[in-house]
Amino acid sequence: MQLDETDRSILRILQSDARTPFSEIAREIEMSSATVHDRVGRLEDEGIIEGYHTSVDARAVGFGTSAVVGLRIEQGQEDDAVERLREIDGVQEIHLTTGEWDVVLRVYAEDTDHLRELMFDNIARIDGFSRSQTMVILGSELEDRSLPI
Amino acid sequence: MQLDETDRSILRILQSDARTPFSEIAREIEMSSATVHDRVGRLEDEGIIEGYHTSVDARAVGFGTSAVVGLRIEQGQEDDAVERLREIDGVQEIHLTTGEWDVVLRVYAEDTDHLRELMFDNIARIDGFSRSQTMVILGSELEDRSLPI
DNA sequence: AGTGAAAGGTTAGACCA
DNA sequence: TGGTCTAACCTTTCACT
Repeated sequence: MQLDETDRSILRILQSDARTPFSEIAREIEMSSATVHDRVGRLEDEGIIEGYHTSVDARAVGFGTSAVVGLRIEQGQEDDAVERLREIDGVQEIHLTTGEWDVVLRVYAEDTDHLRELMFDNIARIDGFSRSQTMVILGSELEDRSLPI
Repeated sequence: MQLDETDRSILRILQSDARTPFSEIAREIEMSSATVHDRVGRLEDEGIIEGYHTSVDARAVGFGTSAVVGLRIEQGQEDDAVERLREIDGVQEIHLTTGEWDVVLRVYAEDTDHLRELMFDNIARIDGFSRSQTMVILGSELEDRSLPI
């Protein structure tokens, strides 16, 4: 599906603030709010808008530790391994990649003890697992996530 | 600051749908919408709510390629390097890490050509850069980002 | 595909327990 | 803190273009 400049403007605004009222978007892009309403509905229906999320300070809710984890999985066992990984609380992203690792995860843990538990008791025990590398995040300089639409 | 169960419930609901009307949150947690309004305002003021974002299908807006990039930066040059990285369009996350890499990036590009350009013309030319590894994301099995509050 | 208008719902702010 | 009230504002639908 082809996006026009109006769709892109709406996406740009919603990306930076998902709670922007349609009436305000309408003002900014100089269209009626009924139009904005229709377009947003269409973008949702077509799956171009995947969802509206609130980013919460991980530390404030008890997740002070985060890591990027690279995993090697034996050939043919990737699908099963991904299923196991999905079930682990704290595993927030699972990416299948080329290069040194087959799977790259983003993991949130309460503290380093909890992270160790996740790694040794949950992740390292997965069938097909052969080796891993944990890169503890000391700080995030950018965690923007908005696309340059 | 200490979060009580009401705050956590509000965060849980907003995390899964940032556009949920306060009146509906109020119904779900059995409080008045004025209370929800006050609490959300406080959570925003205290920085516990960091923002409301819309996730947009990257492919639909022309970013079909994504990668995780590990970088080695010579000691003492990390801060300058991070500043340069920030300025690069397509670099969506910058994490300082322990382990094999000093910096881990999440990068979005239009296609593999664009990714190569980002890597060779932008990232590899940064002062202090010593080596990198690019893990192209073939698919994301989970890209949840919501915390188990 | 876009609009204006109107009904109904939501929010912000002042004030009370 | 939490609640009530209210005016201003926002969303949604629909007939019309």
